[in-house]
Amino acid sequence: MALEHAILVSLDERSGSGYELAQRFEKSIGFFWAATHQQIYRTLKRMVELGWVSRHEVAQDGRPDKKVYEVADAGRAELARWLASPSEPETLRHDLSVKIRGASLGDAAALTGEIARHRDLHAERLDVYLAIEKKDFPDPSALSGRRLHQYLVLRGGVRAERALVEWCDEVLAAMREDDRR
Amino acid sequence: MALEHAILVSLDERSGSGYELAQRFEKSIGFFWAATHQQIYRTLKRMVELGWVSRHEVAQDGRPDKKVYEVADAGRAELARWLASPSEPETLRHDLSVKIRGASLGDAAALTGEIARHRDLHAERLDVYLAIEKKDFPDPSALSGRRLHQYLVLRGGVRAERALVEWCDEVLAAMREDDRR
DNA sequence: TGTCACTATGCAACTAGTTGCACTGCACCC
DNA sequence: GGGTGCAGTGCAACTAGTTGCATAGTGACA
Repeated sequence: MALEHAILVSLDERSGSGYELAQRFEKSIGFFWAATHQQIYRTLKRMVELGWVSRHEVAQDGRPDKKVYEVADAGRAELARWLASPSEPETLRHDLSVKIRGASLGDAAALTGEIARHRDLHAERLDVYLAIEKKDFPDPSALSGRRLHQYLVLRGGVRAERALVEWCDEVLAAMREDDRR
Repeated sequence: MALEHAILVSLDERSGSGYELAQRFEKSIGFFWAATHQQIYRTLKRMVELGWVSRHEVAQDGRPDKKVYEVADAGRAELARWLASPSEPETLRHDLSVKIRGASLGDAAALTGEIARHRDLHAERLDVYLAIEKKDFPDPSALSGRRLHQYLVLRGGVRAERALVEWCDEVLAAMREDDRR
């Protein structure tokens, strides 16, 4: 239900086309809300029908024309309504944990390899986040408003990825130790 | 796709009825894989058709009869296959982060209240996990095999919830500070 | 002139999860 | 005998997300 709202937040930061939104969902806002371009186009269509966003065609030269979306008053109202409403924490579904819990029923070596792969993947993401933090937010104490909020969300990513890396390391160490015995 | 596999792991630990499984998905295995009883019954039906589990009726006295499910050979094979196959990290969708990023577009006080609520919720979960850790795994270094794997998954929960609590605290502090200015 | 790569938009079919409801069995208590 | 509450099983409709495909415009380069 929140894809609409994520799009509203992103469009409010800066109006853009479906294509541009899809790109943002590959990074920045995509770090905490996943969406494919198919989903985005479909949702934008619905949002126009609801009157949450307005659309106008923009001719470009050197590249195909595009349709730019902008948040409408009804969209801003909906966003305010949603922001004030309570939301439940995401229901968790963590593949890797299921696999670890079932580890004794399969190939242990393959699984530790898989855990190591996840570890590296999370470490990579962590590096990306830390690089953004360093580059875009060198002086956090000076931040306020919108910029502060962006920074705080990024901090959530940093903390989450760091926790995951550390957990993978703990799991790997314990499973290898168990293996040796 | 992994609900089948989570059920296989759980049934392998101990055979049980749909109802019993649904209860396990309220705790233990449910801490990292969410599922409702409707989903579980539907999936069990499919798994019987696939030959992954077998089912037999068990008469009870003092309570209604039940249908107990047990992992079949084909189920064990499927589990081994799945354990050896790579899996992508879950796509993230974090409501609260979207809300924080859009904070300037709504009622700031309501949002900080919401963040505080989430903070408490995560703190509560953390306490639950820590209590289980203390009670069921008093001596982690002595663990091995299945028990070790259960412990390691629990550790993931502890780390995740702790990271969330700390992040909420960071967000609350920063937003309140920003408010005062 | 062809093809590659990127910009740009979209439909359709499928899969997985959510929500609301419905029903039976049985113990316990008033 | 009637209500409450837990045990136990399930269907149906809906919503959200995934996957595979289709198509067009434009610049760069061989």
